[in-house]
Amino acid sequence: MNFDSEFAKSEELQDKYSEHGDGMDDNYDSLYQKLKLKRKRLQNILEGESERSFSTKFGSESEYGSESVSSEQEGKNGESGSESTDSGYGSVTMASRKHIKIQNHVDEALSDFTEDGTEFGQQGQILKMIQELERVKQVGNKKDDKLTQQHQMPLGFAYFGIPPQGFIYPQQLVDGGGDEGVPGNIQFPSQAARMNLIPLIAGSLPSGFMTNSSGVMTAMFSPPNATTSSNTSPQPLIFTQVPKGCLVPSMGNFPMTSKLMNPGGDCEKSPKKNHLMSDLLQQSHVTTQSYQHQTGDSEKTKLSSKANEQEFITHYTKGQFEYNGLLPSELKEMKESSSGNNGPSLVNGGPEDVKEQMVCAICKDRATGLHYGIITCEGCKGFFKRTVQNKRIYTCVSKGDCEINKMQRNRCQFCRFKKCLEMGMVLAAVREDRMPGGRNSGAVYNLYKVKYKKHKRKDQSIAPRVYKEKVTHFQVYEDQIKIEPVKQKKMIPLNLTYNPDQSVFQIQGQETYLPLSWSHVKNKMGPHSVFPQQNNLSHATLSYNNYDDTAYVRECANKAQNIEALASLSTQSCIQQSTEIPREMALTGKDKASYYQYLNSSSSQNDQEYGQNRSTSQIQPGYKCQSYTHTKSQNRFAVFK
Amino acid sequence: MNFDSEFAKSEELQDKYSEHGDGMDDNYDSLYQKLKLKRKRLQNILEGESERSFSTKFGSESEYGSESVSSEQEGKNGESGSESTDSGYGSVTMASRKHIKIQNHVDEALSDFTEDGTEFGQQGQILKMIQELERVKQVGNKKDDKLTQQHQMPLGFAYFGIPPQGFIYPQQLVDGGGDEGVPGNIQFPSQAARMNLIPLIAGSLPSGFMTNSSGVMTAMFSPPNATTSSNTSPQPLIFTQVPKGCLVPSMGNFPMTSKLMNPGGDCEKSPKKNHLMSDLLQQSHVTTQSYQHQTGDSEKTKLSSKANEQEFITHYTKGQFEYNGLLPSELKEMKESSSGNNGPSLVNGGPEDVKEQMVCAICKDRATGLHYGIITCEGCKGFFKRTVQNKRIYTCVSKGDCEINKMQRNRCQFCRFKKCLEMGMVLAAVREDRMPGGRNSGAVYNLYKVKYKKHKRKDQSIAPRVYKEKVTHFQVYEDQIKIEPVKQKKMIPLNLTYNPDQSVFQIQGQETYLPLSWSHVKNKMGPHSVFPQQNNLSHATLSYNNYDDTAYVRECANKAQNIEALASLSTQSCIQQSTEIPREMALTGKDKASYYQYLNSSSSQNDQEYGQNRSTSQIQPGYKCQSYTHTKSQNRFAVFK
DNA sequence: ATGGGTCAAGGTTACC
DNA sequence: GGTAACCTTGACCCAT
Ligand SMILES: [Zn+2]
Ligand SMILES: [Zn+2]
Ligand SMILES: [Zn+2]
Ligand SMILES: [Zn+2]
Repeated sequence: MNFDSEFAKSEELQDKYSEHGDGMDDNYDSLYQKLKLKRKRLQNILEGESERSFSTKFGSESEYGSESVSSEQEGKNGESGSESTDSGYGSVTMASRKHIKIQNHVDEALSDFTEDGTEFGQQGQILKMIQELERVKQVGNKKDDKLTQQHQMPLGFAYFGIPPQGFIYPQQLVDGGGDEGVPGNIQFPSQAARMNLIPLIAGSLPSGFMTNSSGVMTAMFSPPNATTSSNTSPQPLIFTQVPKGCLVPSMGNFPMTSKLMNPGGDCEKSPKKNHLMSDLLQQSHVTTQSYQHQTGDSEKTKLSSKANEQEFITHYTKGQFEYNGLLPSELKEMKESSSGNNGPSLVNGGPEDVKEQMVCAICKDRATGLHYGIITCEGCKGFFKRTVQNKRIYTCVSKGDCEINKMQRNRCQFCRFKKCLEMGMVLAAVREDRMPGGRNSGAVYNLYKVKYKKHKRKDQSIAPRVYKEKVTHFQVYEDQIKIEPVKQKKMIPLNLTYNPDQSVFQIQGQETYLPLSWSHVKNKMGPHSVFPQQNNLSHATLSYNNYDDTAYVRECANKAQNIEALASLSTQSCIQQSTEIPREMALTGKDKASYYQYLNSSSSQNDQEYGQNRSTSQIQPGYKCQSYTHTKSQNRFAVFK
Repeated sequence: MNFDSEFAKSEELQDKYSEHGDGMDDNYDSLYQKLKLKRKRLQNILEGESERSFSTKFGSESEYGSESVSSEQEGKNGESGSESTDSGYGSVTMASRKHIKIQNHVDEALSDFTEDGTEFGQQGQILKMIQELERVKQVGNKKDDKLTQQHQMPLGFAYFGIPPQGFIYPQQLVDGGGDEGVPGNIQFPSQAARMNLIPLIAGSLPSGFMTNSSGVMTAMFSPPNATTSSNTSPQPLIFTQVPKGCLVPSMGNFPMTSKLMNPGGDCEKSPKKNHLMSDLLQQSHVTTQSYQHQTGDSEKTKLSSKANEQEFITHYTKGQFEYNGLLPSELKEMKESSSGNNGPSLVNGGPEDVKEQMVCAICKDRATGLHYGIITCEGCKGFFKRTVQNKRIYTCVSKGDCEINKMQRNRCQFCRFKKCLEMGMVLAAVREDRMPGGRNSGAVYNLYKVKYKKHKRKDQSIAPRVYKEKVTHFQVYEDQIKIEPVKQKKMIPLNLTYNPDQSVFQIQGQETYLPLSWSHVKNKMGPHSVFPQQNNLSHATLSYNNYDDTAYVRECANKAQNIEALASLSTQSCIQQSTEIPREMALTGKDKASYYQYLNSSSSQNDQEYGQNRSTSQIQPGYKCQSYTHTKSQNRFAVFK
């Protein structure tokens, strides 16, 4: 069905203006028409067409790369004139932004049009200047006005293959450049940058990245069957040739129309709508104002002391991470301030419905539960799902720090998704097979900040509130003995902080240390992890997000799971007895066998990966070794201080 | 996104309209807009609106009937033009089907618009025509084009109150019609059909059934507080007025769009996807092909002779029913063909894990055990539970024979549930009291096809393959002595064919007949049973689906279960000894007591229901009577030829 | 061992 | 075409 429109557009391409056009004359209208056509074509290329054909191909499972690659799909770039957009950028409305973008396209098209350097009238001069400017950029003197440009450049990010938990900023990509000569604004990262920053699936190394005038950064890939022998310059094959793992840019709708109204859903509750509108008017002119709001006083000064709310929080957080959302009482205050009595209130007195309220960690809307790792609303849940499912790419027209709340969440997809990841939403939780229902795998579930726990907690004083302050949690799987079949896996949560004084990792609140080096842990952290520099902090907060690294997790569990703090944290602890083993110990029986097995497996399996930690198997001076009952037939060891 | 194409198609309206164009003239745009609005409204009525509003009410448990019934929610129907869709229905793609559907809607709108030629402004004309058409439909003329409609109409079924094990096809409902004039495709069953085919709970007789143009069949009920005195014509109260005892239509998610494509993002397991995709392409043009597949050669030709697999099957089937699921070897073949090596396979070789594999009898997913009578996966278990618990109604947009496998099981709820019932899931196993626990009541457990039995079976040659070929099975349950609590019940499968020469039912392959009349058996068959006409066949194949008629089942068991063929069919036959009893026999001991007890119970319980068979208790001439050990303390008798 | 319950995955679709 | 409110689904849990 969509092919119709596509074919209709292709007819416009037919009468595309001939570049050798001799009779290009003073006919102004035809020039205008052709410019329009060209702009439309560019827009199609940049935004719409490719994804459509891509999805079509994917559905019918034709292999990509065999089709004819239209050679006209080259990357284009604008961002030439900077003064017009620089002033008062923070307060422009969406409508004017759209205008700007279109203007960019027009400029771009104009530059294309005059590429061969013929002049005709004033317009030709302007165009020629633009052309010259671009040529200068291509040759590569990067002293222009980098500063302002860096100010203006929208951010973009991409991931490929197995998605990392993080972003790649254009700066990162540009910084590494240089080893591959790329003209102008087709920005190549260095090989090292590519390998480090972007986890790539095998065989799909991008040949380059491109940022168009809208700030949409896309990756270019050579077709799989391309020999790459004839042309040394990489064939920029955008979108229509993008392999499966790549992101797809957003098509339409953003940020074209400024939608102040919340779309979607069916809201029958008119008073709620009123509330939204009033809220909207407060924050109408966006960005800088909201930034100020962000840096203001914390809104948790009146953290309620009700046991009710504490229970509400610990129900989801279990005291293992910091919950930034609104508290029920705060939400109630907001509601009371907005609208008093509303519609059909059939509720029979509600003091207990307060504890049912949750707020989204992203936008502070009413949350509906735990989604992809954190407590979010339906909107942010769906947004995250669509983004990952469709491998969408977003850009921010501002500085990448737009405030995300309920009213503004639809203004910047980039910042919304950024906040999603920053707050801890797990990409791997979006299933690739789209099978509904059920539960995610343990590897994914292990990444969740919040876990649903049945209401059966004996109230144990876990992790006093102090520990919540700055420590994100670190989830560890219990090691699992190969006894077939494995009936059940247990999980042990583990809070870690880095102690810079002793350069070891410390179980929070314990005197026990994990003998892991900083660099080791840092290497094992997912790219999304907030991993500060080693020397300029007192306590590092770690979050482990690389879901696929089960070996490392297992190793950590081996080292840490006999610590008593963990025993109190796990519901069904596997620790049944522990025996302190002196450093010059005499192992006997199964302890000895297990010890050697442990050393053996540690060296054989993890050597190349965790080679630098191999020394930990040797029980460093100052550390103690303890054995504990792992299964009926095997003991395990842990090293601590 | 589909609305776009629909709106694009609305341009066809302009062309069509111009054909009729009498005086409807130059004001083209407003007319066009009105047509669009009307089409949209019709679509809302037909598909979405009523369901959604109903669901809200149902969820909040407001009493029905008191609300205002919006008078516009009348049944609509398209399906006027039959030629375009009739040819090659089995091979049209979904896309074209959708086109057909849309075309129907368009035609509908057009026909509404142009049916009467009066002129008084376009809008007034449209509205008046709608009113008129609805009035006509209510009054009732039913002569349209029934035949083609029957071809196109999707199937639907409904049950009410205590659900039967069977389906009601629209044909059955239409065939019996006549006593109530119903216009168009608002199909009323006859009173007889309703009473015979549909077990209804008291006080909730539906006033009729309605099928809209999408093939969604719904039941109409009068409100409980309606006196039915004023209007003799039934008040069609659709959905929003359906009492609780009725089935509830599927709300949302199904089956508006036919999803032929596997809606999958990208799978890492490309070979598996390949398999699925090829599988999909095979069955892409669904219905008739899959039906062919069903009736084609059995896929058990390579029934492995390994004792392993035989053991696997008999472990659950105990030879008492035919297991249609995949065999372990077949499953392994599928797996091998799909994906060889994936991720961290820590498994130490598994020849013994084969016996742990079970496949769902419904969708061939990995089964988790015995659920509601058969071996199913968790999904089918939950689906069945939800369906019965919520009394859901489903419809099939195809012909009611959609293939159900793991990837396609969520495409057609109707066919999934149909397969659930056909494979033998027991509705009554879903408890009304919602009491969890593994053991159902004896009456329910008695219906199970499979029972879990500890691993002690002697290997016995069961069920010669001949019997499986063309005879659908007829499940008969052993009579059950009232000893509390009932620990275990045995089942005896019974293959029956009707012998028209002698007008009796015959045990397949035996000379033994059951002295049951055709009409009697037919009356006792579930409405889904394929019950051919008495006179035009040589051998009828019967399937018994009306689970609630335990009395009849018990009687049949009494009559048939000592027959040797049955003894060979059942693995744990209840027949341990049999003694031929002459017609003028002298009963002694417990035989005598049991005989009288049998006669007594037979006359007292079943007289009014099975009066015509009471004579069988008297041992007709030409038949023999045999006693057999039923329990330790009771014998039973059976009559055969 | 097999019921029922849970709740985060999924999809659908009116609305903008 | 994106959004989000609403619904279905199913892996995992508990209960009996
Ligand atoms: Zn949110
Ligand atoms: Zn932003
Ligand atoms: Zn299944
Ligand atoms: Zn179907």
